Amino acid sequence: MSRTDEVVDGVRRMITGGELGPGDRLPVEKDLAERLGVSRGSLREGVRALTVLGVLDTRQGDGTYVTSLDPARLMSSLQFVVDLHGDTSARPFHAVRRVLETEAAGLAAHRITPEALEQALAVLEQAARTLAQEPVDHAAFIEADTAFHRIVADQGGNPVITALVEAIAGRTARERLWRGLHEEGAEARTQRDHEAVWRALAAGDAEAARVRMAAHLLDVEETLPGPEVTED
Amino acid sequence: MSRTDEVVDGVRRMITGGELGPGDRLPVEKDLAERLGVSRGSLREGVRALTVLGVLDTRQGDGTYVTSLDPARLMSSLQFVVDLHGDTSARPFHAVRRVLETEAAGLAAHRITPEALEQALAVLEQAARTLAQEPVDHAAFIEADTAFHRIVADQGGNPVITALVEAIAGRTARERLWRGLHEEGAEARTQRDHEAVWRALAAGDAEAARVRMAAHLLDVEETLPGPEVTED
DNA sequence: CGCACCGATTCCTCCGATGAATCCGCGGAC
DNA sequence: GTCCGCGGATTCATCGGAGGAATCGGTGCG
Repeated sequence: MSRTDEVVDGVRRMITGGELGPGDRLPVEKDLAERLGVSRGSLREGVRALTVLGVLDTRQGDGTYVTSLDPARLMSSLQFVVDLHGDTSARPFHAVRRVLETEAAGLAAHRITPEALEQALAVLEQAARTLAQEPVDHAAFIEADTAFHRIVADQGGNPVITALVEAIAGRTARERLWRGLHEEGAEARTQRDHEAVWRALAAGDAEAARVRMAAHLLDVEETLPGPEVTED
Repeated sequence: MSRTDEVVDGVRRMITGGELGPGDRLPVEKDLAERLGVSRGSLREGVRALTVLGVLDTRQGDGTYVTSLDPARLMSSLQFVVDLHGDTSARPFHAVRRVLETEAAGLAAHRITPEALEQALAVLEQAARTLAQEPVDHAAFIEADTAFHRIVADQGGNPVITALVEAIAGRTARERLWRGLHEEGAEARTQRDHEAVWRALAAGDAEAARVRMAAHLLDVEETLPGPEVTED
């Protein structure tokens, strides 16, 4: 076990043991290094690793703090590794996205707030205006697409689902998706799919929301490269 | 942007740009540090961060290499942050596990190999023998429970699902789960649920496999603390 | 041909020093 | 009394160098 691993494990124990909680401040580098029996260099490597993982947050001139440990923050590192994958593994990732967003849509049907519903409608109207213009501002449509899905995922009420979807269907993955999607009418169909999801959410129909979201994401999935995942 | 972040971003570019691929060896610390314009200390912090993320692998006396970049390896860091969460957020995590494993069970019904089917049966028989003994070896049953779920998740054929389930329902989470599950007959019911899943898989009935797995994991979920997630 | 040895290579760890950012108390202006 | 600016103290950020540990590959012996 390397010195750095000992640092990571030591901090983990301090957190799980209750000595450190979200927002708490760690001892200064010199003291913590001495306590863990490592040099400052090794300590910094371990702290930096935990920073990348979203567990710690260092501020120059201030100190090192434990983050909120929210799923959203802890999953943010996942986005980095997901973006590292090439187009070849886009399909299994998107399948996960589909399953999670479908569940979120079903959950959202029962608990979406009027504000979120109105906000989602505004996004859809904005997207419709974008499509009505010529030439179509593809970047703006992607932005609206992302915003709509984010609202639905978030209204599912499960922060882990929200964070995972954000990581898997983040900016890079989303751009890669639309880049290979130049078939005629794809954006118009996406718009219709979104509107169908919205109506299901507005009606509080969880089953319809699930089906609409699943169908929409399956449509998208079929445009991805890789072997077809035969369902039934 | 800190020097370390520049290192992480630099290596990321080298990978996404095709200069580095899985298994490739990185330049030695001195050269890479000079190329990226940072000191060896900062370089090491960045490399270490990428190591814990499962992107790089350093071997003393040998060199630093890019890993296979398999989803399984890249998601392994997720297990660390999941284990960091207390019992309070176990429910949203388990809901994700339920959704993913349900999907995996449905997929597995159509593509599970005879060998995996037989192996799963052996696990179930072993678990049955464990339950027949008195006193019951709880650790052994947990082991069999983990093995069964792992086989099903793996046979779903989606490596991302497999890796995510492994991270979310890993060793620590699993132990935490069973620790709070002392109600009478819980293990016997789990065994019956598993057998029902197995029969669905053996029959190639995807819908039955989905329902059985979902019901089983919902049963487990209801024993968790936290607000109930009302479904419909 | 097989095996032990040994030097070269590479990462690992430590140490000390300087720079940069932040915080906090102090004093002055109004 | 309140607000503002300033300077010292604190803390993290970065750098450079040195020695140790592990691995690899060539060499020579049996």
